[in-house]
Amino acid sequence: MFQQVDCVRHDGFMDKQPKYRQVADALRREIDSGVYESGTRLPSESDLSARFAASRNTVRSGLSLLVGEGLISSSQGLGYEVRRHEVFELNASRFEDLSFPQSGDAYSTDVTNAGRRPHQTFRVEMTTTPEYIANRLKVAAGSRAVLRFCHRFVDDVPWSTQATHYPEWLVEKGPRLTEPGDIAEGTTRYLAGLGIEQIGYADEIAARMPTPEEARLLEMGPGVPVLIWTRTGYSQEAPVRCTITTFRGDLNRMNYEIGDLSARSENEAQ
Amino acid sequence: MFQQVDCVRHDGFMDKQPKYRQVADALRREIDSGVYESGTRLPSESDLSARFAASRNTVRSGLSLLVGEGLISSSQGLGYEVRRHEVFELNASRFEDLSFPQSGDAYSTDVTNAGRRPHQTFRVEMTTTPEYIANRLKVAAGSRAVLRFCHRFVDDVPWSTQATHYPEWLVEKGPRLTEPGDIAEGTTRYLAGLGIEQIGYADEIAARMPTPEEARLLEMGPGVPVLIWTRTGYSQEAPVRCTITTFRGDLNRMNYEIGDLSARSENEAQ
DNA sequence: TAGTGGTCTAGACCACCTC
DNA sequence: AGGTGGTCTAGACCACTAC
Repeated sequence: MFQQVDCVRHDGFMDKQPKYRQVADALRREIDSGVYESGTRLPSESDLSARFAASRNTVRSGLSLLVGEGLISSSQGLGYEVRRHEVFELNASRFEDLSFPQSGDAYSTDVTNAGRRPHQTFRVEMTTTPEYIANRLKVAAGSRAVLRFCHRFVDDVPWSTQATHYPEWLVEKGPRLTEPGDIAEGTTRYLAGLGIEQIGYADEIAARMPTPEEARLLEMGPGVPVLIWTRTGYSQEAPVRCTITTFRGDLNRMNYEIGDLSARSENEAQ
Repeated sequence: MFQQVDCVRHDGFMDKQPKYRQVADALRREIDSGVYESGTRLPSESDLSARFAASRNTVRSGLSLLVGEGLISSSQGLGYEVRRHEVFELNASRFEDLSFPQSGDAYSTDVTNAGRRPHQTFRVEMTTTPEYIANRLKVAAGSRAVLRFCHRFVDDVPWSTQATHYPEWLVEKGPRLTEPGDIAEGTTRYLAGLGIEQIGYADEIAARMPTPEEARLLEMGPGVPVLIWTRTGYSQEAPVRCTITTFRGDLNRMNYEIGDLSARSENEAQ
């Protein structure tokens, strides 16, 4: 049953929490302790309103806190549901390994190996380079570039978007970069066949809340951040591409392996 | 001036946006286009209420959307302010380079080099290993471990928390791991001196909304995610430590360098 | 003291889902 | 039809900041 629990500050004074926080704290505790399990429904707003002796609006404030924490989600007509957490791991340090042959691209391979069904849509554009990209490709901001855009799904759930920019000078050497639609052997492999091999990557990883556009493309509700992964690929002479991948933060984790990990595989841990 | 702008869906139908979304969209557009710059104040709720012909509560709903996106923040008695964005970059692929001598630890060095003032508090505990850590250290869940916890600040702004677990068998070889307070030469260097050298790392990076406890420690307002960086360090024989670092997502970016990046430094880009 | 955001209420109506 | 959440209002009082 609900208890009116105030917080004791470290200086010993009682700190009265507002009612909507008490509601959120109580429900969060119950979710954490398994009273409401993943995927199950919470009581309705009016039930909670009665239980906490608060107006419906106050209960809604509390619930919206939990939504903002990514703990629960709501749908009209259905109610509030405890979010499930299922993550897909992506090994970024061997993502573009060309040493073993693969039919499709690295993404499809990874997803299929995990027993999931990949799906993607492609778009190719000629654009002018925004400053963020231009700095990384070492070209003038506003110069022309090819943008290959990819929207990826796993089991029909939107998973990530990927935008790769190639500088104009590279497109002259590899004209197929402007082809709409997928390049069967993968663009990295195609470029390698032309003598342009990527021998180094600079990766940058950041997290933030999605823009409305990102939330729309990835069908993300509130309380879920995005992981932004920027990879700049270098040949011996110059940067040759810059890829910005936007992941749903609740569904993805990135892994890097550095150095000698021979001690890892001896005894397979979960 | 405010215009009533509804959205045109791709199927051609008009989609009436609720009023609080119109408020959020209008303000977001104005922030993006520079009408309100970083660090400046927005008009008050009652001003906006008049401008949009909406009740104060409706305006608040719109503003709370923008707060949830991390675009603005509010403080009682002051008003709403457009968030500043200033990121600290952390190079994770050379974070623990032991090849050049350093007086303090890698963190202090990095921060000082950036012209900022580092500060940290330490705590050492004997704990039982939670499952997540135990899997990575290849020890039984619930077995004993040393936890070295570190709370880090930059210019007195809470920056990150770091919790490193060492398995019990390692502590017997390196008893100073249980010393409260910092180990001057760094724990990695101390262990290397005992013949336990970390020759490989497995890194995992995830993003999510902070728990209330994390939000408290890092003084994060709503709309800011955390970056969770889990690094497991391996010696030739076995995993020797597991470090979980929790960063404020709005202040940090992680970088990895992979392979040959000699083409990068030729012409320094910003 | 005046102005700001923070909390809370009671009630209205709408949109969506299930039966 | 009945229950769920989504939107919106009008007004009250409180807590904090500035002057």
